[in-house]
Amino acid sequence: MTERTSAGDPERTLRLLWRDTRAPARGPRPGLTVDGVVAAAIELADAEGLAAVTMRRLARSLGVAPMSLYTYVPGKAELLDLMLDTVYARMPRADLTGLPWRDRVTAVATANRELFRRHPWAATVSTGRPPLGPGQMAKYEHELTAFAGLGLDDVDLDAALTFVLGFVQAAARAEAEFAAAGRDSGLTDEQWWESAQPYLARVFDPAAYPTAARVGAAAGAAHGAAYHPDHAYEFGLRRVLDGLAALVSPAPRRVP
Amino acid sequence: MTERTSAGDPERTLRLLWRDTRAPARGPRPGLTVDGVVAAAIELADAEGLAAVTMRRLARSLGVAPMSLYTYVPGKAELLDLMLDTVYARMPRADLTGLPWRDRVTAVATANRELFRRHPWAATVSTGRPPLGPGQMAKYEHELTAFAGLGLDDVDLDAALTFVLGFVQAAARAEAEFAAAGRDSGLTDEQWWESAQPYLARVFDPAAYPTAARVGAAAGAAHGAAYHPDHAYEFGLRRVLDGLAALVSPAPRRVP
DNA sequence: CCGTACGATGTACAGTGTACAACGTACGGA
DNA sequence: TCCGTACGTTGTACACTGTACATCGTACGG
Repeated sequence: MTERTSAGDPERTLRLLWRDTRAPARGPRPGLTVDGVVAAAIELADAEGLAAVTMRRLARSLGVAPMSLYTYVPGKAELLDLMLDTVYARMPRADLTGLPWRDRVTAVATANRELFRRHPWAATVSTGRPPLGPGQMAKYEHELTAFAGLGLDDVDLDAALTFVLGFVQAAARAEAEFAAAGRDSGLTDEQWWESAQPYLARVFDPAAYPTAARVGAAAGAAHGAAYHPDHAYEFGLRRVLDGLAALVSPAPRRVP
Repeated sequence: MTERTSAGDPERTLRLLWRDTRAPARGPRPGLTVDGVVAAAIELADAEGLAAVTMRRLARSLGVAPMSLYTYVPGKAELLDLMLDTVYARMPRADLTGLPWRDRVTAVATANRELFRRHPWAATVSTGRPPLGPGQMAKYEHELTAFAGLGLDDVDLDAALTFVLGFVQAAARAEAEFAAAGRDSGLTDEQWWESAQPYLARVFDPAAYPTAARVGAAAGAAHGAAYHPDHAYEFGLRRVLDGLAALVSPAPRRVP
């Protein structure tokens, strides 16, 4: 199943996200709650990855039959929306006022990076249409303050935030995929590389790709691996901040 | 199934990528070729998305039984590697020598953007471990030349390219997910928004999220949609180039 | 005290990747 | 020339997914 938010009926999903649900008047007492189901799903995803969150598995962890979940959640698509909006809502939002803008933007990036470290699956969910819940709204409201007072118009303000968040998510996705590749293949990066190396040495002609051979070897040696998530993130964040700096102070030289 | 490259046996996958396969001495003539299978899979993915590439569907499009595919390809994981390395190999690689570095980097970004426009599925494949085939190698070798002569050491050179490619892939992913959300839900972005709007107006309090309400409205009005892929790409690419500029010329003010 | 709203669940279905065994073909060696 | 065998092809089967549907039992409103 494709993991994507906002794939269900829009109004029904919104009602759930904003917890606009009234208790039933008649009939047996519900044995679970929406929050309980969502919390269990998040725990399961944190521990074993989003692929482990199947309706059967989740039901088992809650001690009910699989179909019981459909009493609380219309389907898996809506469950994903709820999971994502919930972890958004839980993010700490430290006050950013008074800090220089680079520190403010760095704080936003760091908070998102930590979100994705705690919940790697969150980086891999497709948010072509974001879950319009209270968590998402609070997150957006807070993160916009990092770009306040820089002279950006509202359109650029939104674009700048999208740019920063896109970078952090891409870095987190790369890291999550890198880690998942190791987990699922049962081979560490080293083992994988070692089992590919002998054959690659036979078919790969360094003379045909001289720069690739040199740079690839240097990067691999520097990081002890083909890919180093922390280095990619820190290098990238510096570039992102420098790139925004040109937007923030667009006229460095003025005729006096 | 999780879509990920390099999920199969490393040596066997490499042998396939480098087409190190000898024709069988005895037995019936093969009715298909590896290249034919891969080309059909790419066509199918281009036309109907990666989700449409199932072994049964692909076999049907080739006029064979599903299990016949396993004669040519060890499994779906290896098929994905082959698909990706093949579209990499097909990318045009215009000579970049003589251009200013911003134009060179822009050309690399544009070439990747066009790859992802032609093959949107390629942006969504997880490349935690890249397919180490001839296409990938040629691509890497060529793209590194965009950063040559800028005074970067090899480690920064690799990091800079990774940064640019990461940005383009993230933008393409966002665009592909955005488009897929529209396709699969059967609702255009406008229809989705309109069906969410009435309810959202009831629960969303603009006074509680004043900046979000203002900026969101401005961005939505400017683009005629909640998300505008082209704008995000062009805005982002400018920031990426400016961010690299600080790395390329690190000492703008020198004591004379 | 009963009708009914509603939670819980067992079964079933269409779909996935692919393991396995059976079958048929066409060539190398005798 | 002819057979053994390497190898392409395929039908069946299995474990797994999300979830539609019908059924059953519960507990409250009138």
